[in-house]
Amino acid sequence: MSNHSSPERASVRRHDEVLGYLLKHTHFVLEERTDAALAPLRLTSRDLGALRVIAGGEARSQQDVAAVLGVDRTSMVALLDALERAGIVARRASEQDRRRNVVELTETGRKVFNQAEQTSLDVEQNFVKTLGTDGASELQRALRSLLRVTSQ
Amino acid sequence: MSNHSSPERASVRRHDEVLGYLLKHTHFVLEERTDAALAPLRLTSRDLGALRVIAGGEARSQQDVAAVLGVDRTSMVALLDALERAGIVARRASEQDRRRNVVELTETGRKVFNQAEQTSLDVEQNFVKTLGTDGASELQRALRSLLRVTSQ
DNA sequence: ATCAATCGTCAGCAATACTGACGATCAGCG
DNA sequence: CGCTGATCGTCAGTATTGCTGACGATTGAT
Repeated sequence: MSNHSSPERASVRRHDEVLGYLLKHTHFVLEERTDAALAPLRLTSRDLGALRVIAGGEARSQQDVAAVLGVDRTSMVALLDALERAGIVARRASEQDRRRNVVELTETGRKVFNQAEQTSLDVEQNFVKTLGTDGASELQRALRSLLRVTSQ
Repeated sequence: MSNHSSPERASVRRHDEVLGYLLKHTHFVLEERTDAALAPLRLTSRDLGALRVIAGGEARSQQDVAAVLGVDRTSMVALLDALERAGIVARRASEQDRRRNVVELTETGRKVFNQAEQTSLDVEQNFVKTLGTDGASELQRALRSLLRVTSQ
């Protein structure tokens, strides 16, 4: 009995057995800690994410940055406004395509970014230290693998 | 040279080497898929999260449910309003403490929940299938471990 | 009996995603 | 060269959600 249709297959999962719950709350705790550590620099983890992409080498348009981070391009405007006001990034029109803004770190921005990135790295390493070095890189490998499969 | 202070220790991480990025985007993709699969039932993954806690056995107050999910108690009001309007949950005043609402699944709600939970489980298992059974449970184990440490 | 605390609710505010528009610019095509 | 459609950054408007602060009802401790 009790195998007449799919609903009966499901057992009741505790909320901490659900991958979505685990991902969301783990991210939440890590972001909370990162934001706290970044507060003295007047940056959020959201800001740092943008700076990381901008610092990543080749010149990026606003839309590139937004797309990588999964932020809407209309939200990116205000985010960059604040960073520009703080003297951390600069916009200039692309020479290849003058519709685009190329976003770059200023000299000050580079320094702030280096500090922020080191802070973020410290928080992250402290966060995962109970997993051991192997466990931590194993976790990263697994997550990267999931993202790669889903976006190919 | 270049070891005069901490900023220089940081190397530039690609965004997909940052744990916060990986957690956030992995969660995002999984939630997107779950919401899509749940749409025919007129439920979101947010709703299902609440139902999971409510279905989890002992009678729960609204605040209990909200706290477990990390949802604000003021947002839980509207969430439960919708589920109650749909005939999926019922509120009744607790007999031990009449300030509290005990939230329970209705008979209909139990059926909808079973279907939704099975759907969610299917989506999740499909999502992690590239990791293999070991990899998937290893991932869950690691995330649970991080959450346990941070909340003890 | 009184008083502080808790619960569910509501109103108001801030942050963010999303839509749809706009001007400027580009690429493709004749 | 001049059109036409698409793209980029921007802005206005709307919806969702978290947070604060309040409130009435209720509880528990004194």
